Amino acid sequence: MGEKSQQKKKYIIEKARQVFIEKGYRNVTMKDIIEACEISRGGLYLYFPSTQEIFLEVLKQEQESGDDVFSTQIGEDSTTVDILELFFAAQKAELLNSKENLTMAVYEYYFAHKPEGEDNFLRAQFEAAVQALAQLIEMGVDAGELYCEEPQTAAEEIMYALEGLKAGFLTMKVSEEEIDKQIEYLLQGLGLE
Amino acid sequence: MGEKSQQKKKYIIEKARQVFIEKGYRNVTMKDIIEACEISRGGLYLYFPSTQEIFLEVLKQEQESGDDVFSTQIGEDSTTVDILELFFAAQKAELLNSKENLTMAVYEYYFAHKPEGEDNFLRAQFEAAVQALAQLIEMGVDAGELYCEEPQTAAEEIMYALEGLKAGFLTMKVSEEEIDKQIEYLLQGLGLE
Amino acid sequence: MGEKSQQKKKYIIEKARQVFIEKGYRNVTMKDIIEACEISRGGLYLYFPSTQEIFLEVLKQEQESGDDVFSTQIGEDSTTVDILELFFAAQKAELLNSKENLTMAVYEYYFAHKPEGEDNFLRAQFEAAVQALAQLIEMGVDAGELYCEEPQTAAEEIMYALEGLKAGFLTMKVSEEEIDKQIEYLLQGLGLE
Amino acid sequence: MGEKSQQKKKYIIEKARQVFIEKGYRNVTMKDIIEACEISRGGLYLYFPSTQEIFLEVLKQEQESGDDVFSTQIGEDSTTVDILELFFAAQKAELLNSKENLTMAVYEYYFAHKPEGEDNFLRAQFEAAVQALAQLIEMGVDAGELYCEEPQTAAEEIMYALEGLKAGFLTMKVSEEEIDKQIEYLLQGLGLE
DNA sequence: CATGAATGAGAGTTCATTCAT
DNA sequence: GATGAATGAACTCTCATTCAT
Repeated sequence: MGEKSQQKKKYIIEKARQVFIEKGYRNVTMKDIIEACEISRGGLYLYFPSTQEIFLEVLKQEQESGDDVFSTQIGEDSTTVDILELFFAAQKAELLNSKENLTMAVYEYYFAHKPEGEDNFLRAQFEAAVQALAQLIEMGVDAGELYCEEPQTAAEEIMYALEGLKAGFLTMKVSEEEIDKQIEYLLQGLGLE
Repeated sequence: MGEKSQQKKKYIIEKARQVFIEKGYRNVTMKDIIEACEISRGGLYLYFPSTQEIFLEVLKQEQESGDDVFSTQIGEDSTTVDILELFFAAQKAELLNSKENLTMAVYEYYFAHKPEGEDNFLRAQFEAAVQALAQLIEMGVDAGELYCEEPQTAAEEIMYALEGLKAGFLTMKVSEEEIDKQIEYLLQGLGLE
Repeated sequence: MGEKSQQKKKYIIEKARQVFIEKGYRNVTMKDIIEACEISRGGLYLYFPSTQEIFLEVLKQEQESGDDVFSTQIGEDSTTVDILELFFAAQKAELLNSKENLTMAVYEYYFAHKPEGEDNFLRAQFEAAVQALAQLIEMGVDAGELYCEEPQTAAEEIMYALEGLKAGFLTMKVSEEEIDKQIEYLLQGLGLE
Repeated sequence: MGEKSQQKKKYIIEKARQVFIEKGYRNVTMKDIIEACEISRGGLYLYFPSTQEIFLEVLKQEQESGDDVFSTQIGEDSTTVDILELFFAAQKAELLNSKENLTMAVYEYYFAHKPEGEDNFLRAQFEAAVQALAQLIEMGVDAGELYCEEPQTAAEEIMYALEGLKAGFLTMKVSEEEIDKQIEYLLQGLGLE
């Protein structure tokens, strides 16, 4: 596959991503993607054999271009707590924005195709977040800014709670206030605020 | 609609329930239910106009026959902590069993039909569990068996974490060990082992 | 078939008539009639095997209870022209009312089941009207009130024009003004006004 | 849609036309047209979404290819009366042929979808005929070949009578003799024969 | 007589997938 | 490579008609 081919593939993935955000996973047909790409029927099949393949590529690309929360916004003299608060703010933003991102589609995908263990997008995302959070907590503990006996497990627990909030937000209209309250509580659990 | 009709309706709901458990929500067609019930096409339409209606009835019936964790198994001299452990055991059981119950179908349902606020099955279930748990915690605090400053919020946080575990179990193969570890940690958070 | 049976049949025919007026012929299902009659499915089949049979009975009853324009409203000292005007007024009224009577259903019926010659409802209606009109014209000519060389053919021609107006009213929104103009013109053709 | 696509569309319309002539409007299913065209189910839907759309296209094409009675057959030295007779002959031919043309289907169409005023096929046809006839009559009057005080209204009346004959022919088996007699009479009304 | 549950044929519609050009 | 017409399987839904009760 040539250079040009690669570019077209990227183009399709980008357009398809929008479609998956709008319509979830199961709802999306090849036709939807064809129309979004303004490409021919056969043309799409030249690159991808099914919506599933496309979706997997979307996820892969998503993972590669993963926006690292901690790369840019952290100033020289930030305390661990500052960063922690940034982290939670980012989580909250993603959560509230979950109707305009791939969250629902990803869930739908893993419902439709039972998770296969290896290269599970959700798991990778989740574990990355857990690691980042655990590290942060440890740093905070070391700096005496917060209290936690088992940073790893605490980080996991927090992330599960956030995952639960996300699911709740999508399926039972959990309000922003509720989310704020819960995040507040999670922070308190770390000995903050 | 006569007595017999009601029975048939119940029969269909029961059979359909199995189908929804096996295939989720979106995947289920009228034909699937027809075959599960061994009735004719028109026969099913006599009772229900769509899979959505059937699913809602399944949920309604589910809610009515809601197995109350606390009614039967609690002995006379149980301590709050005993009951609490029963509660968590029940939650864990449901969680591990979520591939053989309606969990996934319910998620799919609320993805497909955005939650409408009123009579949201998931929310009702969730809130009932939160109330029960909050009450338990209060009792435990009063009895000096455990420690918690904000029982209500704590209960919510625990339920969100469990919801997150459930979602994780379905979508990223969270292991039973992981679940045990998390439940352990949640109990510790209440001052228990 | 007993007395009671006859009554029920009449009841069904009466209710079905309303349905045919509302929905035409082709559009009407057994279910529509069942609902209009508040009768059971099997109950209807006990009396009629198809919508066609019912419709034919409706027409038969229609013919029997044919409201004779000339029976009631004609005073002792009416001139032929008076009666003629009554006749045309009645025709116009029926025409304008053709959305609330069986006209369309009858057309639809004869489109669906090619006219079978004998006991053709439309033909019978039409010929009755022609005879009445021809007679009227003759009387008018004898009385010197109007002029016409071939009363029979003239009557036919007038009735065809009225039939054309009716069809036009139903299919191409011929306006009331247009109808008035045409009736006026037909009267003039007889040497009136 | 390319050139070839247009041709296929025309092909479908042509085949569908035959079907509508044979079976009327309401009776025709997508399957009928599919079979007539010897294409696949999906194939037809590629071009038309419903029988209604197809029928409208049939009508449109009918209108465009409208055989103009007066363009070809009129000799140099024809009198108005000659042309008028041609006109009536054409009307009679169409009338007698109405079982092999779209007449019945068109009626059925406008019964099913109440006439919407704009681009009403029947009305357009009717008015074109009225205009042509009115013009002819005027010319005949000017040439002293026939007598008529209100050519426009007369033309309308004649066309309504012909419409009535057409409806009668379709629904109550009006015979050819009867039609001849009526046309004769209409001509007499213009001072001819 | 009367009921209404049950049946299955058939109409409408959408989609993934193929294939000649 | 690229196109888009064509296919047919699969779904939804409605009705006339039958039949046990």
